[in-house]
Amino acid sequence: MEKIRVRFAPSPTGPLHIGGARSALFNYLFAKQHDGDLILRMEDTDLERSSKESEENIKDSLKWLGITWDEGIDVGGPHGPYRQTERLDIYQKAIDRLLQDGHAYYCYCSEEECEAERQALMAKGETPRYLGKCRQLTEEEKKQYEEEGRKPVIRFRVPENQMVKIDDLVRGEVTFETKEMGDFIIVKSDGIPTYNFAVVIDDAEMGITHVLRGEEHLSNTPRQILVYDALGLRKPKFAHISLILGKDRSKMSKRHGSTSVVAYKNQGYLPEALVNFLALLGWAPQGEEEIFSLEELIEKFSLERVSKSPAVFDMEKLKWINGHYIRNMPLEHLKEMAVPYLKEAGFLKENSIEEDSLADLVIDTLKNYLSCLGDIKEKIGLFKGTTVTFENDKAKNTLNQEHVPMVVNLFAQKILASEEIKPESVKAVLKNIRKETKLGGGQVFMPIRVALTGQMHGPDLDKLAAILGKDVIIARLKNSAEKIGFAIDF
RNA sequence: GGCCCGUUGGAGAAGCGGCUUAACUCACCAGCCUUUCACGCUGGCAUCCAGGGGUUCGAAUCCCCUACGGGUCACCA
Repeated sequence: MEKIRVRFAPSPTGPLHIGGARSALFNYLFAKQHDGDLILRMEDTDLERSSKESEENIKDSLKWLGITWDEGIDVGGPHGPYRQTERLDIYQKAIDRLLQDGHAYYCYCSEEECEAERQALMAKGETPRYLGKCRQLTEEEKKQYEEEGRKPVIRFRVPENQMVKIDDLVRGEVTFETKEMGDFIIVKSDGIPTYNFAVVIDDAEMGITHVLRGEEHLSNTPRQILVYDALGLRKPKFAHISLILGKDRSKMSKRHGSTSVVAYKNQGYLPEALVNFLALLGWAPQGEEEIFSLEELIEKFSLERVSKSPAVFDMEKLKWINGHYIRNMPLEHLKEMAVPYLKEAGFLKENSIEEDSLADLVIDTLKNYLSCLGDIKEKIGLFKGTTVTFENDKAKNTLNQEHVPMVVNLFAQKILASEEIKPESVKAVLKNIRKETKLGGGQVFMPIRVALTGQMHGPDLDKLAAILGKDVIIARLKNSAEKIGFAIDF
C-alpha cells in the first residue's frame, strides 16, 4: 500500500493557535497510525504578516506538544524547500502552463474596481465574485493597461456551469457549483502566488495523500480541485475538521481566553494534558476511557470518529485533565516543572538542599489542589506570612470553645520542644495530644487548623505544619490567640 | 445577501432504521472514605434527540421546510 503522507501547513502570522495545534495533532496521529510521514510546510506567501518569529513559535509549540515531523522545515527532505516563498520557481512552471492552456489569464482590474463589483452583486442578492471582465483581453488592451501603469494579477479561469464534488472523509460528499465561484486570483500583482494556488502545487509536488485541515477551508476546496484538474494533478483525499468554538458557541477568539499554545504552556499546563484535551475536541474515543497518552492516541485515533459538528472549548474540562496529569505525575518530574513557579511565587529563593526538600513537600502537598502549575502562586499564600485571617465566623467560633486554649498551648509547647518539624513528628505530636487530653480528633485537629490558617479546610495538618516550620507556627498561634483573646503559655 | 456545513442534557459526546427505559467523560447534586479540604469510590442528573411536517409496521437515526449557530465568497491563509 502507498505510504500515507500528510502535512501541517500553517502560515507564520502569529503564535500557534489552539485550532492549528489540533489540526497538527490530527495529522500527526493519522500519519503515525498508518506509519506515514508528517510534513511541515510554511505558507508564508502573505509577506506583510509573516514573520520568522511566528515560525519559531509554531515550531517550538509543536515540539513542546510532542508533535514531530518527518520532513519539512528544519529537517529537510526530497521535496524542499519547505517555505512557499522559497518555491517561487516551482510555481512559475505551473503558472506558465496554465497561462498557455488558457486556464489562467492576466487581469488588470484594480482592487477598488473588484470591490465595487462585489458590492453591486451583493446588493442584487447574488454571490459576490469576479465576473471575468479581463477574460478576453486583446494584446492592444493589455498594452494600454500596462502603459497606464497597472500591475496585473493572474486569475484562474473557472469553467462555467460545472459541479465540483468533494468526497470528504469526515463530511461525506459535498458539492459546489462553479457559477457561484468567479475567477479567483492565483498570482498577486507583486508576483507572489496566492494560497489557493500554491497549496495545490505544493501538496501535489510533495505527494500529499491526505489533507486534514480546518473546516474554514471546505469552501476553498472546490477552487483547489479545479486547479488540480486543470493541471492534470492527482488529488489527495480531503478531510475537514470542524471548528473549535468558545463558550458562547462563536468561533474561538481571544475573547474566550487564551488561544495560543504558548499561553497555556506559560500558565503551567502540561503538554500531555493539552494534547489529550485537544484530541477530544472533535474526536471521540470508542470506550469509556478519556485519558490517553500520545502513543495511545496514535493507536486509537480514527477519522471515522471525527465529528462533523463544531466542538466547544471547555476550560473546565481542560483544567480537570491537567489536574489529573499533575496528580499522577512522578514527583521528581513534577518538581522539576514546578520550581520556576515556586520561585515566581517567591517561595523558593534559591536551590539550596534544604529548600529543595521543602519544595518536595510543598509540591507533594499542593498537587491535589492544582489545575495548572500557575495556580501555585495563588495556593502558596497558605504557607506565607505570620498572621492569621479567619475565613468566616464559623472558623472563628471553633476557636471560642472552652478546651481550645489548652489544646493550642499544648501543641505550641510540643512543637517548641521538637528538634525538627517533619510530617512524621507533627503527626506524633498530634497523636500525643489526643492521648493526653482524651479529646476526639475533630476537637484537636480543627482548632489547630484554624489557629494556623484561619481556614476550616486545607492540606493535611502534619504536612502543613512541616512546611510552615517552627517559627511560623508559633507566630501564627500567637496571632490567633491574640485575636480570639485567650492566654498563651509558650 | 448567495453558497456550504452543523444542531443529542450546562459542556465534550456515543448513536449509522428495531438491541435505547439515549453509553461514557467534565460540571452539578447526594452519600461513603478522610481530623478538614482535595483525591478516590457509589448513586442521581435528557420521558427524549432545535421546531414542524413527511417516509416506514417501526426514526435521534432517512426526506422536506423553518429557526438558530458557524464557515466562505480577499491581490489572508
